[in-house]
Amino acid sequence: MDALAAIAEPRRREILRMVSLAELSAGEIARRFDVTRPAISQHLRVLKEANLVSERKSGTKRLYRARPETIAELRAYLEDFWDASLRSLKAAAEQEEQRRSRHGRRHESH
Amino acid sequence: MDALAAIAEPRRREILRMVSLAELSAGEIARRFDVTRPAISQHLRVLKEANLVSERKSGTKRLYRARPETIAELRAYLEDFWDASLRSLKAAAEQEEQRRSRHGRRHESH
DNA sequence: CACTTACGTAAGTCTATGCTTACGCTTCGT
DNA sequence: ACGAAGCGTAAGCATAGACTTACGTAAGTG
Repeated sequence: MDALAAIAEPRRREILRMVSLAELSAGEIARRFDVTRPAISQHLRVLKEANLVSERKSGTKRLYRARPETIAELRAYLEDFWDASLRSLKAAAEQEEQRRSRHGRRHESH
Repeated sequence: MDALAAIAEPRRREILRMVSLAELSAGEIARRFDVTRPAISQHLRVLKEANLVSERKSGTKRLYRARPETIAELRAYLEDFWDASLRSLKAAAEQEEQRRSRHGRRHESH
């Protein structure tokens, strides 16, 4: 999941939030940060390559918008990840609980 | 969310999966990868600092296990993120749809 | 008390990355 | 046709980060 790495960057998460609320140009986004416009352009490229945003040309501007499909995909991927992890942990905990109570053994003697 | 950056690393995601299934030592984990043990130790430190795994000493070994609480927190944080993004996108799309149909305007003329 | 096992950590290397400045390309207004 | 507006990209820089090898340390084993 390349989109995960893209979103791990705090600035890019913020940008993704912004282009979820409204279609924005690179300049408009850059004005809301204290970094230069090229830096934002590069973040937008990363997001675009991860298919997290789409680009639309309108005159001299380029408008960006979040892509719900990819966001939903990433969400589903992580949902599976959490599910598997938490389910495994729960199962392991229950097994140990059973093993401890089955024979009245003092736990943790190495 | 520091845990997000920790999980963005594929190898660390894999490690987290492993210590969800069972409590493992650093050496046991390292044997399942083709990287050296110190590399795994360093990954484990990152995961530990993000509170994603807990450490328990047992003899000369140190056993690692995933921490469900932090996993659940990260999951909730991202769930909010997805929700907010997707809700915003849906609302924006509906508004545009309405604006387009209200007056029979040809769309996209700049 | 050696010796082995199982580690973490320090130091160095190489690559990735987030940023800046400089530049070039479209597109619009006049 | 010309200048300005709005961008993306290239090049360079500094920092972070994923490795490696080398070393030091704590806990069992004879």
